[in-house]
Amino acid sequence: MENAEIASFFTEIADLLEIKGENPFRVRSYRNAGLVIEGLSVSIESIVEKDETGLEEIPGIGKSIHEKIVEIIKTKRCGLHDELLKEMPAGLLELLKVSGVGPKKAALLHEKLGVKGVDDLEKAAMAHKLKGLPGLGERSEEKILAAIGNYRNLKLASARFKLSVAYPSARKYVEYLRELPGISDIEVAGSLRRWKDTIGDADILVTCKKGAPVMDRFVNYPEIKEVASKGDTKSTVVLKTGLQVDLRVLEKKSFGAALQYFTGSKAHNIAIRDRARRMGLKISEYGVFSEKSGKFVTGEKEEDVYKAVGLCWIPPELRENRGEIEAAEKGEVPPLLEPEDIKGDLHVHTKESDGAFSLEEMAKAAMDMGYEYIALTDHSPAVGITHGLDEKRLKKQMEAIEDFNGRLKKRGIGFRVLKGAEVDIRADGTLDYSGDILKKLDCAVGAVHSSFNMAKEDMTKRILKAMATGGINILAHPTGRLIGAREPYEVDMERVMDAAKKYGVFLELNSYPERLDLNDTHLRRAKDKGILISIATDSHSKFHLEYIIYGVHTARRGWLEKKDVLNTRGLKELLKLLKR
DNA sequence: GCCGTTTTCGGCCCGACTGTTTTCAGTCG
Repeated sequence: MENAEIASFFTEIADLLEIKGENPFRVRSYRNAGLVIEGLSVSIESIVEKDETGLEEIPGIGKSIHEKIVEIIKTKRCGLHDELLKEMPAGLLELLKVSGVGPKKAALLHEKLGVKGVDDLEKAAMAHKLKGLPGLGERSEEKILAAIGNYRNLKLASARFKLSVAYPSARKYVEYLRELPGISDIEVAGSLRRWKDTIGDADILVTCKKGAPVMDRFVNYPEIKEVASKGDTKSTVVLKTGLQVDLRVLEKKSFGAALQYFTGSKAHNIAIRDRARRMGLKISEYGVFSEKSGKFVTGEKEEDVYKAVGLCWIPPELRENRGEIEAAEKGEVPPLLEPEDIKGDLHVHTKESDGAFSLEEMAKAAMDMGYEYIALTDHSPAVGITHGLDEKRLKKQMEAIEDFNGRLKKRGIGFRVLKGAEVDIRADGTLDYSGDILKKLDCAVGAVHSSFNMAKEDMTKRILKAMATGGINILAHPTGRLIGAREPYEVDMERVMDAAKKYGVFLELNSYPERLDLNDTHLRRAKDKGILISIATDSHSKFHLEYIIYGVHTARRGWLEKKDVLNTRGLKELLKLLKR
């Protein structure tokens, strides 16, 4: 059972207990357990199999949640979860996703009006049954109806935004705001600054002498669909794309504290504030304060905030409360991979298969990126829709590459195009090219493109078999997920990683924003196992080479350093590593 | 329910905005 699945039991228990009006701290324990489990780089199931007492070493998991984890893995159910659902309808959980409806209102609506879900709520609001209930009036009915509309739209659009949508969108907003005179600092915070693979909303922070003109400009941005709230220091809008954007206006002396706070994650902040409290300090978005005297200690720079609680600065990508605080305490935050460490791209397509540009055009674009090499990895024939190359056409492409490299050499250019292919891993685990031709390639990338719905054991065997042939250097997009469109296929990633190690196959971090595959927790696991990662773009256009930035930051989320990445190597060392 | 540089009991992160209030609860991040 996947960690995410186990985690969702606890998140739902937290929601249900909250609706029930239980002790908020008990609620928090369950919610926190959900967060912790979801963020773990090791499979919870594998811990339980090995030695379940290992669970109690995970912070936030005590005796009671330990027992429930074991129960969930063994029985696929949880007694407490079942009992709570007997007391109230499951639709109330969905109600909480409607903006403006929290646990208290959900309970009230259920108790007074018998509301069992979002559809019921919509009917009740349209029939004006809400006004008259304590704390609810006419405005509330309008707001709730609007929120239900937004909720349904977002559900259709799969709720969270891809990095590649939110990132440019936020950058554009920042540029628009920056045009206003008087703005000194402006930064994007939140999950965007942490480079999460999906983004819930965007947070922008500014320092400015006068807040009012910034807020006015903010709510008059042409791309806005709706202004959700507007205050002196905080406003929220929803863009036409559905992306919610928050703006905070701050004093200079608070900027670092606010940046720290609004960057999150929530779990990281709770841990940091808890630490501060134990040291007699209080941290808010306005600064670090002495708990006793209430006196301002520091807050202008983010570094100062961390320093005040005895920590070195922590890169945003690590702030998930997955051990980064302990590392910072010991001064052992790893020197993370930097964009300029990348020396080349080992997975790109040309128009020979389903790309848009030629060998020359892709090579030129890679040189412009400052790379030393690029591997052309067009599809093999099995992926019919992509116009995959048969062995004859592949040989022809190899000759063209050699010819191109020869011309570069004559001109004294050190750049090199590698002969590669993205060879399909068939359903039976065999490869879509013969061993003979694979041997002649500099870089063979293996990938699954069909029969995604195999049973976990079969899929695992399929991939292990492909790796064992010795025909491939790199396993591309190892889980096959398409963010918001397709779930990862079922595969035992522990065994895939162990096999990668055994057969000397590298794993890919596919930087295509819809993929980001492997993800952050898998990457960290691979690093722990000593497997080198190839960060590649899977470019189908020369413009896609820029997507490497998403891969680099995802790698940083997985704690990867320069030494953990295959394509930080220079050409000579790379070729040695690619020998099969 | 979890946890321990004040603690095995008694705490648990903190503040803005909204709509309904006539001083605040609920929601959100």
